[in-house]
Amino acid sequence: MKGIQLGEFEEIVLLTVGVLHGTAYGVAIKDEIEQRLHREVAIGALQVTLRRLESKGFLKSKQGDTNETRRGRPKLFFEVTAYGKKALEYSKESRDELWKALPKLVLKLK
Amino acid sequence: MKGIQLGEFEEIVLLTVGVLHGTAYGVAIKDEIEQRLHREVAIGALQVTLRRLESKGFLKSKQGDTNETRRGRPKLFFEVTAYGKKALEYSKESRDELWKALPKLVLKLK
DNA sequence: ATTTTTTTACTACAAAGTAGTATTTAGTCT
DNA sequence: AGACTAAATACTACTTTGTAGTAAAAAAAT
Repeated sequence: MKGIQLGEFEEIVLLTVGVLHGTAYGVAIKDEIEQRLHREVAIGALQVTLRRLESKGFLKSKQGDTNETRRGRPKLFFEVTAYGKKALEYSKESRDELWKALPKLVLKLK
Repeated sequence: MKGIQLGEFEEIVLLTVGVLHGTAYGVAIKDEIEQRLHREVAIGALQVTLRRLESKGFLKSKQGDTNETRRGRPKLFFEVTAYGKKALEYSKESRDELWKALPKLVLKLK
């Protein structure tokens, strides 16, 4: 997919980083998606997607506090970039436009 | 992507078939997407996507009137199935849920 | 020192997206 | 009739996204 378009899962991940503003790292994002969308997220799938979104400029990352007393690798926090916001807006507008045009008879929006 | 989830383009195509209710065939769908979303659609890409949506049960097709005086292959009209509607609703709800949760500060929805 | 927990990284494969070309069908033109 | 053109769908090959599984890192707990 070239350009600004986001894949299905990419969009969900990007939105969730926004929802968690400031506290978005791998595991938190996974949990948030699972809770809100009642859908299993494989952590590997998520990590790959985060990195892809970053390399395309939709996300930026920053390592968390390493003085934190906690096991595990340092957390990597993600944040939506201005370009990422643009991509989200584009995808929202595309869909809203089509839903608006949908004859009620055909797809009864409940 | 397993289950009911739709890819980005798949969703747009499925919605557009709904928008065109009754008159949705390849070229008409292409034109409709291009007009509404100001985005080029390669007809080959569209045909492949229509067939995939059909084979997954989101769309069904029916050959158009062959007595029509018109050149070209008979048109293939598409229609969204009940299962297709369910997929669209699922994807709308997922996104609406996340957009709703998005702190206004982070992503100013205009 | 070894184990356990929390987390990110890597790798390989499946599904979806895209473009280009081919084929079918039938009207139009000479 | 034969060649040409137009309107469609079909096929094929390739790229990008999605997913799962496994490995590795870091540091506390034992």
